[in-house]
Amino acid sequence: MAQYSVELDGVFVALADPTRRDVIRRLGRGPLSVGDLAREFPMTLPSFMKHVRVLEANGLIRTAKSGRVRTCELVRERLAVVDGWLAQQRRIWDERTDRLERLVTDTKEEQ
Amino acid sequence: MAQYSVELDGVFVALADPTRRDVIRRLGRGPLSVGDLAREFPMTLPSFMKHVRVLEANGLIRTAKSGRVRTCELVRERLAVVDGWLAQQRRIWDERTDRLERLVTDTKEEQ
DNA sequence: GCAATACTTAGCCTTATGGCACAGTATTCG
DNA sequence: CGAATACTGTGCCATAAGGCTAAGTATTGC
Repeated sequence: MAQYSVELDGVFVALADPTRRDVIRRLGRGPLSVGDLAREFPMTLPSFMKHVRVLEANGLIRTAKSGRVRTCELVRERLAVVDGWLAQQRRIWDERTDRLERLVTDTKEEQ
Repeated sequence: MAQYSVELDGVFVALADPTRRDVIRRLGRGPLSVGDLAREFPMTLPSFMKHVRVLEANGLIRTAKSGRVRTCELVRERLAVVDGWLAQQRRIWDERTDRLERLVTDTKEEQ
């Protein structure tokens, strides 16, 4: 059954929203406060905060509050989860290709 | 504003569901009929078909009906969309690292 | 200290998602 | 041809997602 992974699922769900992907992109250039980030999106602060929380809950960003300002920072390593999934998928493909090649070889030998 | 991409969005949304990721995994080993695929998941056929349609609508699989059987096949290249996004993200990080290094160098020279 | 700033909390609303049952259609098998 | 098979279509339902307003709290600047 579905080799379910909460980690994998959380990360993909977080990345499935364009606002959240964009936050990740912006944070790629360096940390920013919630306010500075929010200013660039066409939605209210409370709505935006939900996205921030989703990103943090799934380990894609880290935030810290200093005074009244909360600063967001990217957790780069976290995207490795996606890399890992892609790599696994490609391993499966390669195995299949190997099997197919063996089949072709064996079939040729039989002729 | 949010450099929105329907392609990117569709692919990530499709990958955000564990059932659909699992379908991709299974199809990695080779094409399968809807029935054969569905049998492995704890849900009814109509429910399962929705996932198949989402995957097809977003270009991750291709399906074809022959007789009464619909066969599903993976579109491997489609995952390149994810690779592309990851690569872009890393380009941004690298640029930042470069800027930081320049900053450090310049600061040292000033001393 | 009082106003402005920067979030936070709470509650509401609409739409999308993922699942279901049930009925229908098209093929295939005996 | 009639039954079994393999989807397909419809409509319903519950929950989750993403947005809003309004009000609250904690800091900071004048």
